[in-house]
Amino acid sequence: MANQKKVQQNTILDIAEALKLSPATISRALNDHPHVKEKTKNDVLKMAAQLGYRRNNMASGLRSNKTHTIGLIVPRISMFFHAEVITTIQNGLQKYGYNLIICQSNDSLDMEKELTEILLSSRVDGLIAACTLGTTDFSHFDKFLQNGTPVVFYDRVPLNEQKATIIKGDDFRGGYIATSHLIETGCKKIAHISGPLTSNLYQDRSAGFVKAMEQHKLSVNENWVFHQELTHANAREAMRKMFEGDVVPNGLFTDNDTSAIAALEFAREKGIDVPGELKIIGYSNDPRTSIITPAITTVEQFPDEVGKKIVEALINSLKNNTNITDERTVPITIPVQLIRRMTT
Amino acid sequence: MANQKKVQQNTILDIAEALKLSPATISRALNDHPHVKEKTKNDVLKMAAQLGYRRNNMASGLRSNKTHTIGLIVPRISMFFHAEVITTIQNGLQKYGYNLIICQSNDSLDMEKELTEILLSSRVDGLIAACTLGTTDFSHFDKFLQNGTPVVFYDRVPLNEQKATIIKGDDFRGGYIATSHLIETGCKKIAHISGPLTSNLYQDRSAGFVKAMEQHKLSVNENWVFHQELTHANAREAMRKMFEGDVVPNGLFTDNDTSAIAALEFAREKGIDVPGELKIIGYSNDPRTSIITPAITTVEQFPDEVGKKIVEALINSLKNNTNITDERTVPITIPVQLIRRMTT
DNA sequence: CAATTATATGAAAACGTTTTCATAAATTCC
DNA sequence: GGAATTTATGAAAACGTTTTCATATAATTG
Repeated sequence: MANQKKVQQNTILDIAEALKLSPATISRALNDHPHVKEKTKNDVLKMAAQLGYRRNNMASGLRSNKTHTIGLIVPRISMFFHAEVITTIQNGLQKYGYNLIICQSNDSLDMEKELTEILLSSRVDGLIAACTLGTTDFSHFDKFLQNGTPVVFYDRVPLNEQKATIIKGDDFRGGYIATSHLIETGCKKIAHISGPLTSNLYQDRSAGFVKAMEQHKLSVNENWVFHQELTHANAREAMRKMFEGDVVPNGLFTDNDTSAIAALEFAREKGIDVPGELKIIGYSNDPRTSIITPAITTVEQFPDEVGKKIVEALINSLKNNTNITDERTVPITIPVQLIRRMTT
Repeated sequence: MANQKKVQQNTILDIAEALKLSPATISRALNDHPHVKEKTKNDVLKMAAQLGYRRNNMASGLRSNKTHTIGLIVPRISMFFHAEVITTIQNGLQKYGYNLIICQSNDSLDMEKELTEILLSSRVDGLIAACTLGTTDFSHFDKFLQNGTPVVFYDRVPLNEQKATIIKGDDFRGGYIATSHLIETGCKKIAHISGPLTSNLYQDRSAGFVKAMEQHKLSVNENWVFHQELTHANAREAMRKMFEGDVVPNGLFTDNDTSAIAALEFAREKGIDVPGELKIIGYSNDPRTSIITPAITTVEQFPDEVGKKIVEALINSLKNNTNITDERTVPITIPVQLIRRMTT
């Protein structure tokens, strides 16, 4: 038979007993309360270490109404951009003593809703969310704001409304500089593989695309504009459609790097010379873009900066409790940058 | 001035009052306790929904000593293998009603130790850990086992000891098949860029390498064996050293894909023909290996399988509480598979 | 129909902290 | 040197559940 004796965790009462003090004093000492003698604090800290005491966060959280935990909802952690952002967020929050519960919506709205419920039950002190592409109604986040829990949206954010903090890349500019770059390198017949217009991301990038085209007096060929889930397969299919026609594009802007890679592979197979016959530019500066041959020109989003801003904004809201105000918050925009490589 | 009125969360008492029932009954109804009338359950559920009730996990956890939360410690979530494993774990655990707190050690032992403290304070119901490369002493995990919290190690695992569940790839076989493959495709002068021998991973892969060499009566050139952190820069440096000599290797086995990519890029720059003059095989089947030209032969570790086994083992331990036994647990080994591409 | 058992509910304690309120001891002030 | 203030501590309530124990009602049994 196994020895099932479980070691009980020591509590504040054990320390109190050992030192002949009251639990109240122990609690204060551990929290560095000013009304505790230095000597007492030292005694308590020493005894706590000796007994291997560790605070029970549940008891503490229940009483003080603070969990020191932040919830994070993200479509998928394996997406390069998100992985980077998360890493920055986590390292940042840790410095302030906050834990992070990372949840993946798998880009499903239902899952996203369920996750808000779970995080609400966990009584997180704050929430960070990059929404699903299909999230147009953001009301499932209202509950957080209603009870004073700060919310920070990033990447895929609510379009107008909301009292939450909004941090986004400069997608309009991203679309604009990408398209302008294609034009400046000589393309006149430009295609755009974009994501669903339900998301602000692709609305903005598309607007940037159109703006650049207009500015250079180029017309947009609607048969060369795609709004679809940005998968490898979808991008291939789009390429197939475009290149079975008589007139084919000589420039392509894709709203993510996976699509750019798929397009490049398609071109390679069909013997279309890149960048000679077709120039390609992607979005996100995924590590794969610099490794593929030819390396793909893309738009850098600075996930690190995004992560830092998120932490900064959140810590601020947590401290000042300034989240709930009547003023509409102005979105914080992170600049983007063109990374020129071999496909343009 | 902002309207600071915060909406209070409704509690079980609010439901009780609304239905003229006792809190005890409400609790039982919500937890689907058998001794509650169907009608009562329905009433309670309906009222709970109407009041927007959500359980306070802290109160619940404090009383019942269950957090429904699992801790996960991982070197870095942005590593492809880990990102995949985590995704599988998270989706798996969610089905059983468990949350996941994901923590990154950044491959720092101190951080890893700190994280165990944090997760201990959070009173997680279970722990999953992929350790740091430098973790040779695993005693900071003892505290979990001592109080009956199941622990599952994967990838980088303790070598002998421990009452925890251990899930690992078949690294010996991985090293063996990779090396054998190089030999079978004609290499006789084979180099090995490996990780620090403090980790079981690289011990095993190295042993597999040596075994294959011995079996084919090939001698290992110690100048071509590296044990170092598996970074891009280190791999380049190793390549430089090897290829400044008169005799150069014609086969290279690297213990991760980043090193294989670095080696391939080095070869490209120096005009070394791959696979003609040098054959390369990596490890992990990182997406980049299939995208680079020539695509790199590598060893698939099936992160999905690993994730599934982890969930399975953990849920089992949680249910049966069979974690603490006197028998030493036998490590669960996940098979590996050679993915042949263009570099061999 | 009384006795037993099953079913459904309530009262109250418990979980381990934090925090309010009260109070004792030490210090400062006039 | 007594009053006022500051400093340090303790008692007890509170946080929102779950769970034990007790009990009332309904169903079943002989």
